Amino acid sequence: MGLTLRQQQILSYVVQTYVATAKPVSSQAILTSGHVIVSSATIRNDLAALEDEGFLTHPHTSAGRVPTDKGYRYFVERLLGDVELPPHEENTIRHQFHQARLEMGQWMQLAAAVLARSSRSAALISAPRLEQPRFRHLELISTQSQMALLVLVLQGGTVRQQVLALRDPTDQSELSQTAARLNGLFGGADPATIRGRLAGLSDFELDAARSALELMAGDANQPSTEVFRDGLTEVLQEPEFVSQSGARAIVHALEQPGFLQDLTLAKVGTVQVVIGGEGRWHELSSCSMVMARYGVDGFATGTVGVVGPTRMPYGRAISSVRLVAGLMSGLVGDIYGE
Amino acid sequence: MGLTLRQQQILSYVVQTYVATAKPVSSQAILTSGHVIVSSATIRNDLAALEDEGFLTHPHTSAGRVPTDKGYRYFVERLLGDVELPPHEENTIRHQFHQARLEMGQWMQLAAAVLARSSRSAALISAPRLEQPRFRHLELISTQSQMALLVLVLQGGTVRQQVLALRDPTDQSELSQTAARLNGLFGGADPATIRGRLAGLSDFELDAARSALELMAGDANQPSTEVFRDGLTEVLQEPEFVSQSGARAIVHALEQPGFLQDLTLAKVGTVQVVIGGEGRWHELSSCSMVMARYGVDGFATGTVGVVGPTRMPYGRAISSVRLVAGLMSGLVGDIYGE
DNA sequence: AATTAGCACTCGCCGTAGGCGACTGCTAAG
DNA sequence: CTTAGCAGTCGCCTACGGCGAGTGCTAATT
Repeated sequence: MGLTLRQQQILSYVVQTYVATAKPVSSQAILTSGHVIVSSATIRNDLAALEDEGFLTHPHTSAGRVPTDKGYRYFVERLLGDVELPPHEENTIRHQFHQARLEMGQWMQLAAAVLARSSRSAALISAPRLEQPRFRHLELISTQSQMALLVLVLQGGTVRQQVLALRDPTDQSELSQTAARLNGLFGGADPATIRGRLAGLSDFELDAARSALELMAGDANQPSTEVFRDGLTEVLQEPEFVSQSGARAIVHALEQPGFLQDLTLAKVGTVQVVIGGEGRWHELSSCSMVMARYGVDGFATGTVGVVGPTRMPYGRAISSVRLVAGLMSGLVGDIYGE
Repeated sequence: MGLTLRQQQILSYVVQTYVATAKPVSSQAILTSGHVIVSSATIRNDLAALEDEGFLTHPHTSAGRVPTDKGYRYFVERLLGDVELPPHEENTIRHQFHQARLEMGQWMQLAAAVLARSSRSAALISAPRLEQPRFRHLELISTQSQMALLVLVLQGGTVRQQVLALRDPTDQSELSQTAARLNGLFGGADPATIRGRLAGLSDFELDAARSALELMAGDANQPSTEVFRDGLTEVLQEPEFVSQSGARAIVHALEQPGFLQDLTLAKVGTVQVVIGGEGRWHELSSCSMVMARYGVDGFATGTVGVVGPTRMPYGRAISSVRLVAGLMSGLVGDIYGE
């Protein structure tokens, strides 16, 4: 049942070589690589055994071996040590982050770009979302006589805005008064508390308060529309995607708005690897994902990850994702306080 | 020099048929379509003439005709009447817009989705940008003792935020005082006016004011990072993109951040068609773009458009873009006031 | 029992060849 | 200016055969 040491070495070499070259790996190639010092016949026996166990397959009789999803998984879990990025590469990335202007949107875009390039896959990152939204401040801005813009700032600095249709014409000074009143009433409150304080408000104040609640709820529940992507180009040049339909799956996944949120992930700090869709996302059968949650647990978190072919440089991807998630966590800590 | 009426009809039919089928159009096909009532030999003569004029080409000797970029251009400018979307389709789109929650981000996402589906191409839309930013309100939110979040609301409701590193530990009440002071000083001012009022501020106030100015400038000059995209899937199934490298060009264009802004466009209201990159974007030689500016001229405008193969349903695309641009202009008018 | 050498066999890949069919271009007549 | 007719081009499909990479098996060896 368990693999011998040599079989593990062979599996490891097959995975790494196949990831690098995208060509089936032959016993001859393993022999000349010098990773094991036995004859090609012995290697073939081991390859056959690995195939029996389901770690490898054959595209056709006279071809080399290719890892299966199970093979990749074994590799990631058992054979892949703690790979670190080359130090200078890590430094470059850190440097880029410290140089960037201190704005969330730019950080996210940067993170996506850095990740895409470093992992050579498509990168996704969703904005950090407050797990426990708290009202901080709202503003009402008159735009037309019967229309106003509501800007809501949440604890931590998340900003949401929405247009409000007014029942009666209302001028700016009146709006400002209303805003001041609501600010006084709701400052620092969570949605439940706000709901408890709705009594006694005028119709208009009630409208505004309801909109604010709606925006707060939206922030907690709805998939964030703020998902930054990058690196589609990188991944589309992979050989498995030049031929038609495989590309569609991955592009479709990236366009799906709620995609990232569906992955219920572990705590901040762990990196999760999903290989070949793992049954649950069967459109992604030839894709793998490496994802992590970043931010501050229980307070504000977002998701960051990469999507690529199953034939993905897992070592690089995992360490890149871990690094970027760590950096983003730091930033979230800075912005939102700890 | 000028084309005869029959040649125009033939060119029109070739363009439309090729757009629909992606296959070269033969004289036989034109004959049996019944659009012209002459023999196939006559049609061949006209096809040859159209080819001499540069409106059509031949992939090879024994193949039908395919429009050139010049042919598409002639078709769009001279032969394509004012195409309207089927009324029920237009109604569906209008309906979707009126149903959506009144939030800018959602509108943009919706616009991109609607456009992608309706035009069967990839859609891009950039957030409206104030052409003349004016300060409205800022807030300073304490996060850590030496760090604060600056939230800036511009006239019209655009919101920008940035982290501010503080020289000395500062608590929230102090921050609020500073914010109140700056709000009083700068309310309604444009960048130039603000610069004129910097004298006499404390170091810390100066820092905050400078950041605010930077954010205002960024809003006016930098390419908006807020570009919503949709419909890559649609366009990647087109036959010209299943074979590798063509897809890269279009994906790359869509990932380019400042891409939309580079197109210096006419006023709000006109729809611009760029066919085959038109020399300027030579990576996009096999792509066309249909773009329009939306918003309120001289105040706040954004760009909306679709990108697809030159073999694009121009009629549909133009009317879809025009419709969506019109709707978005209405929304910008509502939000920003007129 | 594990390893190795040797060999037959499989099968994808590639270049060649031939036939079919879709179109065109041209010429000569109406 | 239009048309009928016909020769000629060229892409596409299929069939064929040889090459070579790589396996699987068997029997011998350690």
